[in-house]
Amino acid sequence: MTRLDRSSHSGGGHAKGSRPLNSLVAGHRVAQPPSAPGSRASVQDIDLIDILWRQDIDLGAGREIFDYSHRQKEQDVDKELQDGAEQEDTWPGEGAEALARNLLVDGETGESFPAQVPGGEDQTALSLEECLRLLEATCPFGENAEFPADISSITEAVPSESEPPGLQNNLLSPLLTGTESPFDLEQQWQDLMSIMEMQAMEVNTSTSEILYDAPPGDPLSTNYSLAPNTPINQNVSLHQASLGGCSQDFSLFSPEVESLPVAGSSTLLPLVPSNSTSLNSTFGSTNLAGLFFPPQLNGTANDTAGPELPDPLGGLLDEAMLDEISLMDLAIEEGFNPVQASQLEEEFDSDSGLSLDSSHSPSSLSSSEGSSSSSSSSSSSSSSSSSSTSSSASSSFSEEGAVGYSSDSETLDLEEAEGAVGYQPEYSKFCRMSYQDPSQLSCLPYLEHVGHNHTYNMAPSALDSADLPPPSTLKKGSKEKQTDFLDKQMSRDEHRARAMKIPFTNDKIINLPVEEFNELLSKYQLSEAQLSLIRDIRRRGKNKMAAQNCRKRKLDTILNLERDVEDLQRDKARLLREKVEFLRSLRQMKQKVQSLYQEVFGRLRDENGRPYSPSQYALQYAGDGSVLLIPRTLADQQARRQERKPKDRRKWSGCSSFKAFSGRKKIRDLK
DNA sequence: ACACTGTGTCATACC
DNA sequence: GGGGTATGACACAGT
Repeated sequence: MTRLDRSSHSGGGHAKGSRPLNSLVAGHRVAQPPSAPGSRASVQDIDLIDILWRQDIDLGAGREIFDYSHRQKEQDVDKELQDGAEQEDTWPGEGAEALARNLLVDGETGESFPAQVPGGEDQTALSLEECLRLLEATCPFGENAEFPADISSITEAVPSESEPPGLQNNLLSPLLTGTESPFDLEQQWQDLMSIMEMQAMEVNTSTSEILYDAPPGDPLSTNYSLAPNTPINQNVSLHQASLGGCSQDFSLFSPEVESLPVAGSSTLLPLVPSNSTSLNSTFGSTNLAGLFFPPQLNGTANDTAGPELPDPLGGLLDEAMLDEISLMDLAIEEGFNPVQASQLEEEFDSDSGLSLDSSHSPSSLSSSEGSSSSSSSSSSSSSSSSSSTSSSASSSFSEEGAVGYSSDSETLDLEEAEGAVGYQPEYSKFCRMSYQDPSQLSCLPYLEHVGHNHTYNMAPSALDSADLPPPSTLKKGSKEKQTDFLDKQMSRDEHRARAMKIPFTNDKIINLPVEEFNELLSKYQLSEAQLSLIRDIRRRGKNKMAAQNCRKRKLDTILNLERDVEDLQRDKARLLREKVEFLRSLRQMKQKVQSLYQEVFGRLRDENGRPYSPSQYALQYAGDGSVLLIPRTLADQQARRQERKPKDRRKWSGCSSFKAFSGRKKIRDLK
């Protein structure tokens, strides 16, 4: 395990076999016998494994002839000394590193979606429920309704300028209860309106129809389908109400109401039958105000128009949901309608810049990966700029042998003499492209003894004759093979060091502190060439470790970024789910309001006890809690004016000083 | 044959 | 200024 321990501190980049092979290629020395004296019990096993692994190693031309063209001096030395290379070499293995990354390329749609999750819908819905309840208690509304002297009216009539006023639709005015603060309800309505407006601005009608009209069980589609010829006074169904264009028409508190020229009573209650067909068409095509218009009130309503009307709520749900919902997330995590999910998925397949496959794959985000990368990312990244090797070692990758030889080197002197080879082709296979936790590595028993040794290991000085097994104990052939393998595994610097008869190991050269290193140098009579080589070995060795650490940091950063992407995707999916819920609540609320409107309107009777024509009258919600019955023409005018100033709604929404609007009838006794 | 990946190395900047 | 570290770039070997 010592080897493994050391591997945890030495360069982790040796999981792959290329480097050992490089060393093999570079080296021309005779390898050390596998079991040198003093070596640990595992050494022989290691060597045997390595030998087996190297059976098919290509022993091509050395690469140093290319790499060191600029270092003529060293080349000369190499050439000079390689021929007379000694056979005693050891390769203290560097630590094995189990680093591989399993890049999680998670798909992330780049599309942006409007954050239109309204916050007050629940409250609004509740208020409306209560409103409905109260309204039921107050109905029917008698004839001879009075006009309030002070009215904060909310006109929802939808202007359809190309059509006769009488054919235009009315908006339902939410009804206030006297027990409830009108202002609160106004605010709720404003919230609702703002939501609808935002949605309407983005609405793609066709899209909305596709999404929400299609499902037969969809409350929207069903609830808005018209039940023709429904008696007015009977239980009102909300069929065929349309919310299309609600952003424009669904204005409840029209400031213009106050300023509207008050028509005479004649304009208020013209009980002129209207063309139901026109009404329906207008209502369906143009009116948001038509949202709450009860077509049933018109006995001649064209039932064919109903199903074709755009879903008034579709605009609230279509693009926002379609564009932004992570369909698979919804389907998987929330039991989202698979049909919808599949439909939506088609739309979003193309905009994914990243693949989500790996992110959802259990294997892609292994526990080791997640744990190591997550815990280490901050430390490694934060300390990367200023940290030394030790700081890097403290990072998550220290477990993976990311950080050099460092402290262990001195305790591993014996290892260096082992001549153990660290090439781990199998390990490399296992760990390639995935961060392998050291614990996982330990699960491979045979790998415990396989350390990495590619470069800066044993120096000739460590290759005492005592370290070598008695020649007699080894067959000549096997010995040659082993030594040959081991020799070829030596790094170029090791070969050079041995050729130059450097009296200490490369490991010491590289890892000793400066003071000790200088002291070590002072102990020996070294030539300039030797000193130069030693310093180059030290420089390269340190840089090698630095490169390994640098690469590990890079991987760590990538993993962290990937994890961040996943987190953001989860957040996005969650927000979208919440949005869907909000929209669902909004839809329910609208249905309630529509029902409320129809019920109220349907119970209204004129002086003769006849119901009012929805084509001629509309209900209007006053700020003081009263509900007004106003001529549709007036409502249309208000709607038109409002349409011109859609942005002023909020300003006047709080205005309640509508007084003496003669064009209205106040629905009395609403409370 | 080619692309990709891992690794070592060098050059350079920075501390 | 020397030593060490970090990192981009390059070359090479292996897959």
